[in-house]
Amino acid sequence: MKRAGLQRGVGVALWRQVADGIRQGIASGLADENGRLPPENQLAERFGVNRHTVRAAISALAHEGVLQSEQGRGTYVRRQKRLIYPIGERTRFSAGLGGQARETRSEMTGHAHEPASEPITSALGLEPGEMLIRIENLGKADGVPVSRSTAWFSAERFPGIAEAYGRTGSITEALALCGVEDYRRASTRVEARHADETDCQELKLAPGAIVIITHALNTDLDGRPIQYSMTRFAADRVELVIESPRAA
Amino acid sequence: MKRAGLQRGVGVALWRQVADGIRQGIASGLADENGRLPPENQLAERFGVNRHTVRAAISALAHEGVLQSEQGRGTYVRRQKRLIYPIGERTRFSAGLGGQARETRSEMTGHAHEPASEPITSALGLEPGEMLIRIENLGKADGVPVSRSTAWFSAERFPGIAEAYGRTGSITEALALCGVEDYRRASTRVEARHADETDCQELKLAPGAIVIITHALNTDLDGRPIQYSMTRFAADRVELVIESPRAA
DNA sequence: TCCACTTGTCTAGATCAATATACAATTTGG
DNA sequence: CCAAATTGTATATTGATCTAGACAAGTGGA
Repeated sequence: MKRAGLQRGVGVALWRQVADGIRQGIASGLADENGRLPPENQLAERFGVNRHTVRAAISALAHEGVLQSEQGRGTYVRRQKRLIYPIGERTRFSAGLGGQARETRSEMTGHAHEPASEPITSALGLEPGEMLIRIENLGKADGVPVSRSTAWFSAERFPGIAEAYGRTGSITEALALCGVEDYRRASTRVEARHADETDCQELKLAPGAIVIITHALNTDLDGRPIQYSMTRFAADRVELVIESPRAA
Repeated sequence: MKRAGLQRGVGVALWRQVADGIRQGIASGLADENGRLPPENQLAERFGVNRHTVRAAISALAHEGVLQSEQGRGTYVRRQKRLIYPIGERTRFSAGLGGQARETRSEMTGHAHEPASEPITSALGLEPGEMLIRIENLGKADGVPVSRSTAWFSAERFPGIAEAYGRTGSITEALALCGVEDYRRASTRVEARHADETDCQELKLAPGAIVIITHALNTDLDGRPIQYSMTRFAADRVELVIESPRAA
């Protein structure tokens, strides 16, 4: 199996394509049982590029913490397992990742009041111009950022939500303080694109990385919209799993 | 708003980052009401690059069919609306896209018998080594390829599935011929990565493009696994919508 | 018609990306 | 210790990418 599919002169450097290829390959048994990668010369031949190009790729992955090279010995995989983020009626950040990481945390990085505009207005069933509270936060697992989410609430219905969230560190608890006993995920839209500058900074991504974006609507148990949120996941650290609940 | 976030020397050419930036910008009102983009000089300043770099980006987008430049007049957006692909208990290709395109088609591009191996074995509840039938197909809307999917069935339970699918052009009908009245989507896993060579060819994507990948398990109404499938969607042509069905 | 604005083309130089070749440094096993 | 295998470093060459500046060519309005 030679010449994995690289493409030249298309704006993506070969070493980056090779890096992506190696990262994918690791998931499908490129490394041996000790986590050792094939030698640079073999990789070069397999990808159909020069050894130095492979070295550039490995160097980038080493910089990301995926690989570690040792002179005379070889190049080894450090770890590599994506978190699984379940999406269903009862999607919640910390609960969802529970067990997969020693510690999950969701920290508020900012909040603001702002008038409602289009995508959110109709989702939450508000009039254009009604005030919203926007909350930005960053989800981490074992200290590594995995998701960046923005949530909008009606300012009229949940005036103290930002403060409550800041104090409790949990949307669920903050909503409980605002009189919402429970809520459910009504719909989720999923898209994917390249990370923008803010994504790269906050999620500590390499440029060119991919983010999976979910747009979600949460309602209370009566079906009234409560929260609209947009979450950007680092695609190389997370995958989403959607469970269709059995008709209960 | 100057200097949108580009990053240099990271393996992704500036012109490609600018192209991605423009594509995103179009979705958030970069073009005016007539679909006209700001002039190249303004774009160059906004992105903090040379006008020639912007021109390379525009040229790439024009080649993709997103933009069209006219000397002396300006650069115009051709259109840009992603199909919405719903995911739920009753996910089916053609039904899901119904109404959004004049014509949707799903054509078989190949099929094979092969022994079961790990991801599929456990999903379908089979023993390693049992024979599977693998079916490859390509989903198109109005002639434009939007998805590429691979489906696996137990060869023992559905010996004639490939032939039935080839004749009917529909998984649902092919399963009906094999005695499965109805089926439901039990779970869906979503990830995203850069398109590989085959993706680029079959889905007619530019290299560096993104594919959203779903891994799905369909079961019959008794909950017995029927089909495991992996589908690659062109992320710039499709977005997924997940509906949590109300407990029925 | 004239002028401002916009896209298209050309040239030249600087930096980055990729190849080719050679050799040094380190580890491992015989 | 020696030899093979492997990663690390150096140098040179070629092509792609990015910048800079100037001007041509088409459009549309005053």
